[in-house]
Amino acid sequence: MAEKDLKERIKEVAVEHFNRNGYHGTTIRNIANDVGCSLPMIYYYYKNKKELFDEIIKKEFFSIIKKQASLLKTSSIIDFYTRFIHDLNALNGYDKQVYRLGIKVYLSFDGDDELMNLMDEWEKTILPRHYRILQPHLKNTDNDTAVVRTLVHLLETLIENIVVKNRYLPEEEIREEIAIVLRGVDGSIPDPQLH
Amino acid sequence: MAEKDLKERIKEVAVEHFNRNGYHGTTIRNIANDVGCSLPMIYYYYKNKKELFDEIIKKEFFSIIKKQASLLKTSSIIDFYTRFIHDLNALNGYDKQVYRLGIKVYLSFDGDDELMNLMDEWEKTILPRHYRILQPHLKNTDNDTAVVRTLVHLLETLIENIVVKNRYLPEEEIREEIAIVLRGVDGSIPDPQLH
DNA sequence: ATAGAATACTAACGAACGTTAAATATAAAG
DNA sequence: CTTTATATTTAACGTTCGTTAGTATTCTAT
Repeated sequence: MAEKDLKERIKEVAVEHFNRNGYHGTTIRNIANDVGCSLPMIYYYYKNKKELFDEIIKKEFFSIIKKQASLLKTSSIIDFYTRFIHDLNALNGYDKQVYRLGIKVYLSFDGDDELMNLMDEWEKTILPRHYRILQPHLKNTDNDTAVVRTLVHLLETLIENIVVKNRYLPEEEIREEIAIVLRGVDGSIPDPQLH
Repeated sequence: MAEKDLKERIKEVAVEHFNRNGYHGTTIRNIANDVGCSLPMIYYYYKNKKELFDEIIKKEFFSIIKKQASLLKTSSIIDFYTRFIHDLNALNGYDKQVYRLGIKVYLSFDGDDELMNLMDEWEKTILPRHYRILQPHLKNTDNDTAVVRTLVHLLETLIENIVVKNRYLPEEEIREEIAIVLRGVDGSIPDPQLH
């Protein structure tokens, strides 16, 4: 056995390669090279290339977004969402790359139909979940659903900036944008820093 | 010469393949097969695989987004942005796929460093351009730049939904979301279709 | 009609791919 | 000190890749 767990190290290097070169651009030989082991060792731990890719998405990616979804709620709803996004900045390199790879599959830029369907099912749960979070604060006007939809859309871009483009987003900028969308929503301090 | 222009047909098929399988997953043989020509014909018109990919991004993609950026302005600023996004729905299949491929490169999911740098430069022009468009309507409050930034972020997600995920976004939904972000901005007819 | 250019194809090259068989080293158990 | 199971390697397999040399066909203009 090597210094650390070889199976884990393979997966870590694989994530980098799948991210940088895509599924087809990634070769088992390159992974083995970067890990520092021989080529067949990868087949010793994983049945084939696809199983290695699938394990990253099915196990690692979904465990990250579930962990993120079960975060503590803070006082104000804007604080909650600001933190929800800002915490992504602090994700370690491996988790961030897994997240990035998941988004790649989510946008059907990689992976296969099976993984895409998994993503579609997960996507259907997004809007209802945030609607449930926001419902106590909504004012029952006729554009409530539009506000939730806009917020989710904004969150998507913010996540992409941090995770995909690997940028650091300052907490203040995140808060500003969320506050703009949630302006007028209860608990967000009505018309926040304007008056 | 074939029925249509063979060089163009190759490019059209190539866009589909690059989109579906990524750069490395796309093979010259598969393209030639789908075009219905022999393999070396692709090398007759394009120096190699990379030049084919580059031409799609450098010529086709940027011509699409420049055409889109030079669209007519309509009366209200919300109408303008609503139309800006909604028109993407009507993009023909080829243009939409080129756009999609461009976003893939923009998110550094495909392409190489050279194309990425091209995208970075283009990205730097986005915020100033929209700030210039919105400036006459902004109220000079201290969160003007945040509003512009939020709008651009929202636009990105909307574009992705239409172009990448290939969904149809109804004009009404687009307008609602843009109006939420631009609420309070001059020329947006304050609290638009709500009262 | 025919020469020359443009367009197209057949066949093959070397390299790299995913994957596996077989052999070897290492560690644990008796 | 064997025996056995686990961990790791060398070497090779068949396939497919990007690319090109060489040759045939079709078009164009004289």
